[in-house]
Amino acid sequence: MERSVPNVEYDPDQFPGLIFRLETPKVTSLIFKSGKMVVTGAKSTEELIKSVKRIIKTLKKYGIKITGKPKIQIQNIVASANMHVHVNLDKAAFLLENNMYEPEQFPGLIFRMDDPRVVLLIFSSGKMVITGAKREEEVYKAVKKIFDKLNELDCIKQVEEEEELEI
Amino acid sequence: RWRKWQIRARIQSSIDRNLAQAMNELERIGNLLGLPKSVKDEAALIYRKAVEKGLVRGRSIESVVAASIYASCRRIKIARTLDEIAQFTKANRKEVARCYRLLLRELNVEVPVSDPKDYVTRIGSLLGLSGAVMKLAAETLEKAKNTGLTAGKDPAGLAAAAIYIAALLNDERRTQKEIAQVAGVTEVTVRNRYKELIQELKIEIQNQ
DNA sequence: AATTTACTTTGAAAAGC
DNA sequence: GCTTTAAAAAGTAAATT
Repeated sequence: MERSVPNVEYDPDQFPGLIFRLETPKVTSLIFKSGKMVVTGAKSTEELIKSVKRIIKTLKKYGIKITGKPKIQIQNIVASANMHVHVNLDKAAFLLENNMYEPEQFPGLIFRMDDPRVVLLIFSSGKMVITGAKREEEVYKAVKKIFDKLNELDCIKQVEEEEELEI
Repeated sequence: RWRKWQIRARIQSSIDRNLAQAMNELERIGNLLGLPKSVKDEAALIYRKAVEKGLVRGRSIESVVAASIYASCRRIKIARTLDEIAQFTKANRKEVARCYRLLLRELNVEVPVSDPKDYVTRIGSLLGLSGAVMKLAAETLEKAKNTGLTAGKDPAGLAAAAIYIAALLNDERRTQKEIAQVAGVTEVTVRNRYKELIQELKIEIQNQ
């Protein structure tokens, strides 16, 4: 397959998966000999499904035999959000329970939320990264929850609104 | 009965052997860093907890010792960067940082958020600056903290900039290069923090 | 001194060492 | 544990211009 399909990287000594990139939608897939694959970079579920179909179509075009329909599972959603406030990270680090804040190593406060089970990287600018979610609604729930929590712990300065964006 | 005792004895002896080796390492690194006995003792306590919890398995003794020293410095507020500590081990900063995070998560080691003021004492004394300069730098940092200027920034860089300003105002000028070097940051970082501090705190610096 | 590129952190899966 | 992939956040660093 590494010889029949163009734009492919394959070095089994380095990694057992074959790397195949799609230009549109812009995603990257790791394809394994077991028939399983990992697709990263999709901005939405729709884009992901479209990508999987296009990858399969492309592989078929180059003579790779594929039977049956693919089973797609979302394993991790990475999102960024902006609360449009300033966060007192020192205070938050002191008051929140499962957190780690080490500004000499990373500027964000790392907060592990139990429900939904996600990890948030919170920055003083009010922007953040939410990762580890399997469903989109978990992301929204987590953002709402952390915003309310920071608010009640009085770790927030100059409040405005709350919005979001997904990768 | 006999077998159980034997197993326990074996485990105890392996812990003992590990501890003996670790204490040598701790002493070696601690002395190279010029750390007081209190820090080394605290680090030894942390390391002992780690061994007893089996956290050293699959990791080098040296890395965990280094991580214990870092945690101890943080608890006792003796400013040392991870790089300073890691330079005396075969492991890199990333590996020591990983062990440090493990200690925080798995042991009940509480470490306060690092305070830039702790770096003022170290940088100031390394440069032979007066107590007045260090006091002024600490005050500047306190104001910066209250303004929310320090969040997310490297405390060493903040302290370096505060020292630079305080030394200027006290006629004990040191170059940004000198300060950056002992602080373990680049001149660019010192300059960026410096600009931010004088602008946001409206500090007047007369030329020269 | 400004730009560009690159690394730090987080999460999860894949197959194999 | 490690290897590889992607993307965001903000800080720091190093190499160019």
